[in-house]
Amino acid sequence: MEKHGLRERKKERTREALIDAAHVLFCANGFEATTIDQIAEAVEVSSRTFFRYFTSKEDVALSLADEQITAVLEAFAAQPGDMPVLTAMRTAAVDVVRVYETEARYTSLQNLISVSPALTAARVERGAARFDDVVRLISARMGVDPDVDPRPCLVASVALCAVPTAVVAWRAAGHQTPESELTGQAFDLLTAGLDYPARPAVPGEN
Amino acid sequence: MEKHGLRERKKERTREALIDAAHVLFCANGFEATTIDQIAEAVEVSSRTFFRYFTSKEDVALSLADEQITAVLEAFAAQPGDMPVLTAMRTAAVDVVRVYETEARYTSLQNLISVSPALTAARVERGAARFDDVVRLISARMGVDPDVDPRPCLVASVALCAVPTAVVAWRAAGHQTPESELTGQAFDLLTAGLDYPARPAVPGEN
DNA sequence: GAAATACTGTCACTCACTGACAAGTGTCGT
DNA sequence: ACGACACTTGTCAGTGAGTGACAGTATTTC
Repeated sequence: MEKHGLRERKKERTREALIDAAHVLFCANGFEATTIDQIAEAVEVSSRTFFRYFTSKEDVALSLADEQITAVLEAFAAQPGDMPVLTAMRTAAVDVVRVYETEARYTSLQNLISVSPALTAARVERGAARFDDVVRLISARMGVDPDVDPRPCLVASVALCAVPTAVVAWRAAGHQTPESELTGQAFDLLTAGLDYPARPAVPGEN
Repeated sequence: MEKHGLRERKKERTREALIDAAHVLFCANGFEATTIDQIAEAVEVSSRTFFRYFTSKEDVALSLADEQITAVLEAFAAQPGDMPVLTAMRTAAVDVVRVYETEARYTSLQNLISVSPALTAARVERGAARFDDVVRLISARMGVDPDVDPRPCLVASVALCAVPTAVVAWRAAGHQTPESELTGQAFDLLTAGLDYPARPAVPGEN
């Protein structure tokens, strides 16, 4: 993967340093309150250089989340070919999250995302950028043409958008359950269908 | 609802004028290429005043979408009490969209959103802002406590996030079907569960 | 009609982000 | 070892979004 030599190593180092510094500052002062200048200063580069490594403030915050999506997609593609789509996606997502959630960096990033609307939106946007890839993978597994069959699209939107949103909401509601378990639970509920009955007609109980 | 008199009327007029002018400019030049100054100039107010009516450029673009969400939630609450959640949500969403999609303003806004990542993200963000309300409505209908039962949260994330995303994707893929129909289709598929089987083992066909 | 209240414009400012150019540093052939 | 070349970086200048403060003008209320 790497080209060769010193130059590449230096670049990789400043890139990592920027991610680190940004992460520390975000955690200390919050995402919106941190400026690009502060991040650049902490690494002793110009703010112009920051933008040569990352396209935006969101970009540096979400670089980890990007890796994660890539990992999930790889794991999904690696599932046995006869496994139903959502089950395969569930397995892939849960396996990957189980690994990531052991990293402190990852969990604090999740907190950051859940308290910053700007980051939440950016995360969804990045998911959307992968939308076409995901649809391709899913329709390949289902053996259908995504231009005709709308189901791959729906599954993709649920996996990229609804599940993360629900997981964040559960955590915000105070659930201490590990994220991998919440993710699994979300997929399980989706598998079974969502049309839950209304309040039972028998009153007086609770 | 209204207070009284001239001042209120004037405010309402400039607000509408800003929305109109913004919409025209967005359609003509695109969302990102349009500046606040241009919008303000078209209405002959200062750009400072623009920000007294709208908190951001996205805000003015999505004011219609906001109304729509409100309308869907009202319709949802008005569904018969014994109707299952997703069915009720489906009915509410389809009914409301059916009304909105007759307005030219609305359909062109949908186009705007689907071609601008910034607007797409902002739309999701606005949906997320209503998340708690939606969860409350859903758990009330189900007669469960959202702090204990995760299902209302999941249903909310699907309705606010997955369905719109899927609908936009289908339209982008070239489907000319009216949006109300696509919305209905999305809910139908969700009702039945999403764990579609993998490609059938019988090869040589297709 | 005058005082309290609300709306608006101007000004000055911060911050995210970009293009252009010049200077510094790494790489490679000889 | 040395120079041609490619790549990276800092500086500078500029745009556009968004905000706080203050002063002037219009509306309401009494």
